[in-house]
Amino acid sequence: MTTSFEHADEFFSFLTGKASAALARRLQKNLKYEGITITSEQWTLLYYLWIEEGRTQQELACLTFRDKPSVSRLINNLEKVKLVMRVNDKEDKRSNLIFLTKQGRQLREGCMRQAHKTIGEALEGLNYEEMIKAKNTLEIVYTNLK
Amino acid sequence: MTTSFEHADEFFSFLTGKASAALARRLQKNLKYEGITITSEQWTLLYYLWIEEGRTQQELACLTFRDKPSVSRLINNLEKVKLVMRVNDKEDKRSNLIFLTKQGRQLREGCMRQAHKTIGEALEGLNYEEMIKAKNTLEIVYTNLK
DNA sequence: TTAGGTTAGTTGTTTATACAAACAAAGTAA
DNA sequence: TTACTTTGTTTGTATAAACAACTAACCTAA
Repeated sequence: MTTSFEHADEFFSFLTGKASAALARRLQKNLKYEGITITSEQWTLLYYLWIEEGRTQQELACLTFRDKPSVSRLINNLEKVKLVMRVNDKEDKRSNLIFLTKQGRQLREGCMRQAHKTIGEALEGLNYEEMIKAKNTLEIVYTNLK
Repeated sequence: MTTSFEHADEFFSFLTGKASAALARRLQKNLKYEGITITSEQWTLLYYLWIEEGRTQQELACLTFRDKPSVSRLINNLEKVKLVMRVNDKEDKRSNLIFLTKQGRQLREGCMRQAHKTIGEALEGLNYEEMIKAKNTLEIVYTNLK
């Protein structure tokens, strides 16, 4: 179903993305407080590398829901500040495998601490059930649209 | 409370903002389908002008949760394509009052139609109660962080 | 093996964003 | 009136985004 429904107007606030803009800004501010000067976009990419290194740019593009040029340039900037490095794949010379540098790995702990803090600030006053429901709803929205 | 809580990791997906990125991208695509070539950011600003014209840039910055330079440049681009115009306030010469042009007003109907459609696509498979709960949760997040 | 199509990544261009610093107009207090 | 502060907007600079067009490497089928 791609037709409009009756009460859509009530949900226009979804289209403004203010909550997620506020989250990104707060995350960046909290990271800065920790002395970490990366952008929230860089955090998102690093997050997946902290889970597993050696991913291709293509994979990172899928995971972060960005297009390939965006990921390419994010990695340019992350290489510039020596947090990641491209390693050309021996198996498939078209691919770059992205690895964290030592500094990139060391950043993890502080970043995670501030990510926790940011989520805590964002979800204050909500109970666990409400948070889970919101998370599930957003996952459905993402699945519907991706 | 600004300390981290136990299960924060589960909610890191909030920090990636993928749902709202998907919403913005889909909105822009749907607008293009209608023959309207504005960005989703421009839509957000126009939305508040369709509700009421003659707002200051400052007001628009608050409403859209952007900083003042961002709004200034968004309006530059909207002026360039003749959808809005700045009118210097006679009462307070520091302020610009932002008005829609005739073309800007005419765009409303098609934009609203596609906004409805986008919300419908995003919320497919959800019942009304779930949508309302998600909306309320996001409003709380925004209030917590803004 | 070679032509045609696919996949991974980069480059060009335009728009949008934040932060900092500037500027001008208002408001305020001596 | 003059100085100081506040408010509304713009400019400078850097990062990020999407889309389109490009290269290079790989794959496949004749």
